[in-house]
Amino acid sequence: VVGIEEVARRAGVSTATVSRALSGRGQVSAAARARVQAAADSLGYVVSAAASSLASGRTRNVGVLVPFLDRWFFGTVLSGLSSGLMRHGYDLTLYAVNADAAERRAVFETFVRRRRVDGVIAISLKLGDDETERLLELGIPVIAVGGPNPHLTTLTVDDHAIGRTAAEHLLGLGHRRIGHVGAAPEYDVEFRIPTQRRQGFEAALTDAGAPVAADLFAPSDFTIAGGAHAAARLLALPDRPTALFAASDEMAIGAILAAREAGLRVPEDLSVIGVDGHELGEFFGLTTIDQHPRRQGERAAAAILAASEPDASAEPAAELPFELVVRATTAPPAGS
Amino acid sequence: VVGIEEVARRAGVSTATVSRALSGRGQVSAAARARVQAAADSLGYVVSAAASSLASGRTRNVGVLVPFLDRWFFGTVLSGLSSGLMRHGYDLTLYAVNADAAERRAVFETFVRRRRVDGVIAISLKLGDDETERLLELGIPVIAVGGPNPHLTTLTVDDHAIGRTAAEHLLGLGHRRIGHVGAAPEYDVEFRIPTQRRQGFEAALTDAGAPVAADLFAPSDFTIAGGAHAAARLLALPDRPTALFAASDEMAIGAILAAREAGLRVPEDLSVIGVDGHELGEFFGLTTIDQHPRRQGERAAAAILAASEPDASAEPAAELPFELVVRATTAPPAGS
DNA sequence: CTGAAAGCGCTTACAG
DNA sequence: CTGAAAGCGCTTACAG
Repeated sequence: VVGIEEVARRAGVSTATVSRALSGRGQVSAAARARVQAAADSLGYVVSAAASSLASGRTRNVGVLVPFLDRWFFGTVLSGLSSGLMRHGYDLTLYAVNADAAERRAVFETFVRRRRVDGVIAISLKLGDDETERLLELGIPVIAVGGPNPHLTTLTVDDHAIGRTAAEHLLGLGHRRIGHVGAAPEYDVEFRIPTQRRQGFEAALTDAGAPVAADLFAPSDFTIAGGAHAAARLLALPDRPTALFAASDEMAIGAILAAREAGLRVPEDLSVIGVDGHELGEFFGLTTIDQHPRRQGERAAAAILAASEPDASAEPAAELPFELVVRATTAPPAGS
Repeated sequence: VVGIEEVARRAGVSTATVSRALSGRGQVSAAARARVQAAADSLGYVVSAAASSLASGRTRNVGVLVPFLDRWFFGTVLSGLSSGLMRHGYDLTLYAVNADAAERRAVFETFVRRRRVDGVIAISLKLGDDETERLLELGIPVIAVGGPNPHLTTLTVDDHAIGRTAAEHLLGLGHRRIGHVGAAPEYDVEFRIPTQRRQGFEAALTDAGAPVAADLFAPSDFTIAGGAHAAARLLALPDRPTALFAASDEMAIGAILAAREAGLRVPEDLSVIGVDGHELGEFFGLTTIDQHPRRQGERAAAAILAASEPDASAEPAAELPFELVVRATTAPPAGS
């Protein structure tokens, strides 16, 4: 492999000048810069990450913590993150923070502390105080995406407003008896997000004088199968709801399938609205609140880069956009 | 942050001994080892990745190349990979190789050449000869998962056998007119996999004297929506097939939905079999050929670690297991 | 089994 | 704008 020495020799300059020319830091004459670039290109020289990091203290790498790798939402955020980082020449080192306590500890006590990264992005993770503390001790920028975290810079959608928007859409269509498929408390460990969506949803119902009954809430995991089971329970109610708000699109799709299974037509007999902007939503004609997950990843990348560069200027806006997308699964209730 | 110097001082040994004790390389007395460990623990010392890499040439990091981050299959392989690597103290640096030619070039010409990783795993990527060459030049182990690659060590299922197994299952039930939802040529850029599945499938049909008609093949992308559209086309045929083999579970699920849409019962009017072992398969009662994607990731992790360690002994078996899982979407055809 | 010291391949004050 | 040289924080022959 070719080193900086060789590039310097070929370009007829010192290694210091090569370093400056290639990194863009410090003054280099246009002529020298051109010769260095040409030499580097022809030799296929790429700066060694380890040597550069050790000497400069910058790694050009960011650590990303995710709770799940096999769910569409996280994969989509991750792909936005990856492309946002790559565009700026940054690498992405991935840490799956799973339920296993020992492995989880290892991530915070060891993996993340190897000084391999210039910044950390935690996606939809509910961090313990000690974990937050470990991250902050790193002395590098830390950004949490999704879910409020009082101790960290946070990039998040207003989940309360999402819940409210969903409720208001259904109320506006004339629905009064509206069920909710949300997270079971056990599944809320990773997020506080579903709880907020539920609260926003219920606040809107209350404001409108619509019922917020315990039996209209069906807890579930965040999968299609879970959503289907939860929805089936609500649809079996003697006085079944005319509309359902699911806290994710996958659960909403499950609800649609459950409705079909129960012989109900969507939206004639049952309206369904979800949250996320899942790619499958279009196929099902699902009305949803799109939170643009890919863009969330891109925004997170931009935010961590801004925080990492010394010339960090504009504090990135902390609020992420969402958008009601009305398709074919919501309509006025049958009687109206 | 605490460095090796401080640990050495506290343990009353040289930094050389600290390094040896912590890394497990070289001889260290039990007593010294214990003192070093205690000192390191109490100080919360973690070896600097950059310094260690630069000095030793080992990074304890592996690079993973994936074509998609937002698809279940890749996310699942990735999670197996992540846990397999983490268990051995390795980091995982992720490179999304997307369709954009310039970005793709950058991955092979720059990102992967920073000497940040000890090995590379390429998942279901159809690599150009030049790309393969770039990877090989790195002088580190490279493993391809999925899809045969004559130039690389490959970990792969026998996709031809998968196609044959699917066909034989349907033939065994008495089906003769069997449709196939597979990859459109355009979508085969990333894989050669679907083509092999199709060939195995067709070979079995031919062996059994069943028809292999061009109009029984519906090309598609690998999504539920795509599978549904492709299946709908086959089901609209005047002489429609009694069974469908989809090259992925997501397409198979799409086919099930399309059948319902067309007023056909599964499996009474149409049998459907997929490939993957997708988590949604259980919900739909889908008969499938499970290729254990999570285990593929774990196997790939084990293989790259084995190849990286100098004491690499057992060459890992190159063939990945698959398994026919019969559930409720396949049955004998109506007439039989 | 242990330590002193060279060296890994860069970056960056410092002096010019 | 440029170069000589120190230094980043480890690891590993080498000598004992």
